[in-house]
Amino acid sequence: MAKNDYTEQQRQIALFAKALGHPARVAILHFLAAQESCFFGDIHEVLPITKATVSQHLKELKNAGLIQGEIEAPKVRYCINRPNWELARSLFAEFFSECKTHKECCE
Amino acid sequence: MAKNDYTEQQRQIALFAKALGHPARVAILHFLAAQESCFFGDIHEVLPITKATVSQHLKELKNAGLIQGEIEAPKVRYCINRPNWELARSLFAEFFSECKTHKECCE
DNA sequence: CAGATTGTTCGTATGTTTGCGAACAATAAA
DNA sequence: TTTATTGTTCGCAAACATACGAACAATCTG
Repeated sequence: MAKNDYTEQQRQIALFAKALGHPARVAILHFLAAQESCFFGDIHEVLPITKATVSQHLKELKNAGLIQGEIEAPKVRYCINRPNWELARSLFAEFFSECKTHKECCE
Repeated sequence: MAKNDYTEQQRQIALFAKALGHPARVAILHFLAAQESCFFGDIHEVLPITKATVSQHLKELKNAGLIQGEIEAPKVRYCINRPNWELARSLFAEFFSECKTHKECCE
């Protein structure tokens, strides 16, 4: 057991991944990425959960930096946070890119 | 609030993402992907947690289908599950590929 | 101002995750 | 057979996640 901690990159990947770790949040991001932007109500409409829970999931995605929202009274407009979306994409792409594991290993 | 459930793809992404949602598991996968294969002890050595916890994380990664292990007495050899690794890579790549959100949105 | 609309926050209940030490199992070596 | 090595499993505690209804806040409309 080493004393080494995790790298910043590993932490960041884990953070993004955690945000993606629930189907509702995957669905929200998928829905948002398909549009220029949309309101809370539109998101709520396509999900099988109550508005309180939707709001909570949106909060988590916001905390993870993957989305952002702004009040457009009396509604709230949400959209993808592009810079972090790009960051996440590249981190995951890089993470999955290299795999030296033998094809014959562990059969 | 719709009655629609989540799609299989959304569930699968969430499953993989959940497995990646902890820095220790990210570190394990990163370590494994960099080698042809390795033993439990080698993994344990680079992590700041006890063997019991390492074993638990490996179990989760195995359940998610991202790794596999085989006994090579008295050790246990672990390695990446290539087919699912590829699946995860393509799912994440596809997921992050499209984002129609305006750059000017929500500023 | 009163009421409707739109989301967020609060309180609560239930279940899951993370982590540890201790006990256990299986094999290898003396 | 005894002892050492290597991991897994068990039992527990603390923390976190998920979901809901109810209460709340902020804005618009009549």
